[in-house]
Amino acid sequence: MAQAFTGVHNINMDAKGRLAFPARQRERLGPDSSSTLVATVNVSSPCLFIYPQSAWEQVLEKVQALPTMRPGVQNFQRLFVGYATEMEFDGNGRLLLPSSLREYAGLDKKLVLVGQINKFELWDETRWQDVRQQPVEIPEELQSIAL
Amino acid sequence: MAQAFTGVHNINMDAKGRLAFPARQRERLGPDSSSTLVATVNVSSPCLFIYPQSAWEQVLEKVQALPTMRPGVQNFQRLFVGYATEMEFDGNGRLLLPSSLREYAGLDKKLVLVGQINKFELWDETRWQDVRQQPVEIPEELQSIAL
DNA sequence: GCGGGTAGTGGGGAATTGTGGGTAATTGTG
DNA sequence: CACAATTACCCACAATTCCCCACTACCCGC
Repeated sequence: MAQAFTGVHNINMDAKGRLAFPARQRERLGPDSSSTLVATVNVSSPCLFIYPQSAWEQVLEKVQALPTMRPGVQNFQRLFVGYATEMEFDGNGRLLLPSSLREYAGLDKKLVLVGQINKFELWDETRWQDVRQQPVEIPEELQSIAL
Repeated sequence: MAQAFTGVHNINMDAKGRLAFPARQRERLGPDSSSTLVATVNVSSPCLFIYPQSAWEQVLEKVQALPTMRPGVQNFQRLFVGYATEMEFDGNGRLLLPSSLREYAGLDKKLVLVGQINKFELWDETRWQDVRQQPVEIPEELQSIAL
């Protein structure tokens, strides 16, 4: 893994659906500024995932390996793979989000970009606030590791 | 595999049953713009499959290899193979869908084209919304992998 | 505090893409 | 064989996208 993505950033989307990726995070994607990203939906939360191309390919392999005919799997693949869209930065370091993805995540003007190790999550600010204020229940898996 | 098809696109079908395939997706089908596609029905969902010719041939081989006398198999083959129709783009990059397929999938004016790796799914917009809004239950297999 | 540089924002306009018919060709039917 | 209906092809207009440039805001060093 190249470098883990972390950090929470407030960013704005303009009227054309373009969003300025924070410069610092852009550098982490690779010294070459012209890297390709893949955005798709998080099927279990109203937000988007944004992967660097290479990370996406790894995830896609895992997803393809799932038993397609199992109930639930097909639905998941349909959304997760279906919404996946390649994106590149424009000359000003901005990404153009497809309208279908904007709609899915209810993205308005004010967004929040959250680093998540191998990917980013992108939230509409209001929904992010909702999630942030909900109490975190500690799952069992967490109780067995030291932080 | 040449390139995985992904992305969700809203497209319109005109009064003549022609639908404008998004230019970007058309390019992925092959640099040669005059490629042949095969459309057929998805027997387990009210939508159509659209394959590039080469992918269709691979699928057809597998379908032919099925044990025809097994209950259900014949029914499946009858629909899946029976509805399959070759299509080509007109000069403007549009496809003309046979009315039998339009009818099967309940296609009206507003459609949704969904990339699914080796093929596309084509939905009527209202039915797509239904599917999308159903809660995705995360199958067991998925709970054990990291995305 | 001033200046230089980088980052973020906004918008204009060219090029591409999508849409709607009109007309010719072809097919099917009586 | 003639006619009607459908299909295929073509052209022109409308809409959208993309690319580029210019401006503002902010940060940093001097």
